[in-house]
Amino acid sequence: MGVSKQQAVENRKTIIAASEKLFRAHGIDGVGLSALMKAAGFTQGGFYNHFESKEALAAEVVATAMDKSNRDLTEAIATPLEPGGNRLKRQVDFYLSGTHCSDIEQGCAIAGLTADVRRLGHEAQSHFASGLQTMLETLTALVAEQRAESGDMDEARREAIAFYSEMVGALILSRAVADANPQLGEEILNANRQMLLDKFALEEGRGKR
Amino acid sequence: MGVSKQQAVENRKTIIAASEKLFRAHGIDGVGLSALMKAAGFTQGGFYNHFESKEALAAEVVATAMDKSNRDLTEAIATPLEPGGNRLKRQVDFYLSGTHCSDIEQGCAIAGLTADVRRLGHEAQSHFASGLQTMLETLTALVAEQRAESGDMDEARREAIAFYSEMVGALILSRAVADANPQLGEEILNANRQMLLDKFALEEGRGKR
DNA sequence: TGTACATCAGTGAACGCGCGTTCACTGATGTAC
DNA sequence: TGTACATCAGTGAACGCGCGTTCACTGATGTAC
Repeated sequence: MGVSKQQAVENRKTIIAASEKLFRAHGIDGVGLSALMKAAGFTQGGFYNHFESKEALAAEVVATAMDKSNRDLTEAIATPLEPGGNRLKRQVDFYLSGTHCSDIEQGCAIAGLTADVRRLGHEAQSHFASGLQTMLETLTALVAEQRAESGDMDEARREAIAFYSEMVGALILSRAVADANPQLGEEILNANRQMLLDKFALEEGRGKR
Repeated sequence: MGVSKQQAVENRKTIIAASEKLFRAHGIDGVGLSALMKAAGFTQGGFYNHFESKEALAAEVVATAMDKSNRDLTEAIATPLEPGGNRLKRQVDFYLSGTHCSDIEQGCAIAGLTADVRRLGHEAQSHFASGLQTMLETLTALVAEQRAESGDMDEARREAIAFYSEMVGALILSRAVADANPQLGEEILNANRQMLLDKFALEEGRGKR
């Protein structure tokens, strides 16, 4: 006790980071403040020095997670391609990988939080919505780059929305089924991967059609 | 008190039906037994005459909801088309409608429950997985019918999986954003609808491409 | 068919428990002079 | 620069509350004879 202002700001970030993982794994109703604070390395009582309520924390967690997701995507896009590579393909391969599917705590914040966001307060919902907008804008640019020949941006945006919806749906369905029927879980990832790569004319080595 | 066996079976169904609606709307952790029983028209204490635990109820709710979803789909497919209609288009138009999006309590059980299923017990997960399998089989047949010329069933299944993933993802994203940014919510539904109809060569009146 | 008894769905109160939140207290950090 | 005091992040115990679950009780239904 007795902690510098700088340290307090750090601690606050630690609480948010720990909460994000636990919220994703167990849902927001599925984990109590005492567990959140303990995971961050503190005792329960200190919570209200940092946040007004659990709901306020949830809103901040959503905001932080969306920002990070968007930063990660931008960074991934900026990372140089290996020879013969393609940014869109790289993104699909990552997103629909078994690794990403099983790593709920770390992976895509949007897929990890979407279903819960509906039940959160207005602030959390609005952070989510604007984070999703940003993500769709980035993806629209990526799709437009791929579809270089036809310069229709409205069409690129529609394609980006469909692209992202499919990936999120695939990830969520695959995760829902991963324990009870892992084979089906993998099939969902693979089928979507192949369909998306086909759609954007990014044949896999053993591709078809 | 004092109730015929037949009536007891009815009452049990009533509890399951009421629970499904509340679970979808508020999540399974978001609603207590007292609220569930009250919604079904009973008092809290009677719960354990019908179910071993809340988790057991959840498993039954999932099973019932999946069965109903599958019956609804089969029935929808069997319903005669209006002249010039198309089964796949009719399904897309329904699934990605604003009505379906806002009606979480009644609409597609899979989209309404997927995210929560991950956190339920093994029994619920396995009911979900086998329900999803059935749905994918039905959809595969529907896609194969549409793709009459090319008889590749593996490809039809992959298309069905991608088709369904996209619809579920679109619905979930749209719902997550519906309150904070209704315009974005509608855009997500519309973009996916148009992309799917294009993909299956089911031009809308004002279609493009 | 009528009577006596067992069953068991439903009631409503109670259980311990963990939840979100509040509080009095501590003591290093930060500030005023 | 040194001293006196205010601040406030962190502690740990406590609060009321609603949760999932248990229980004793009721009385119409169902069964045995």
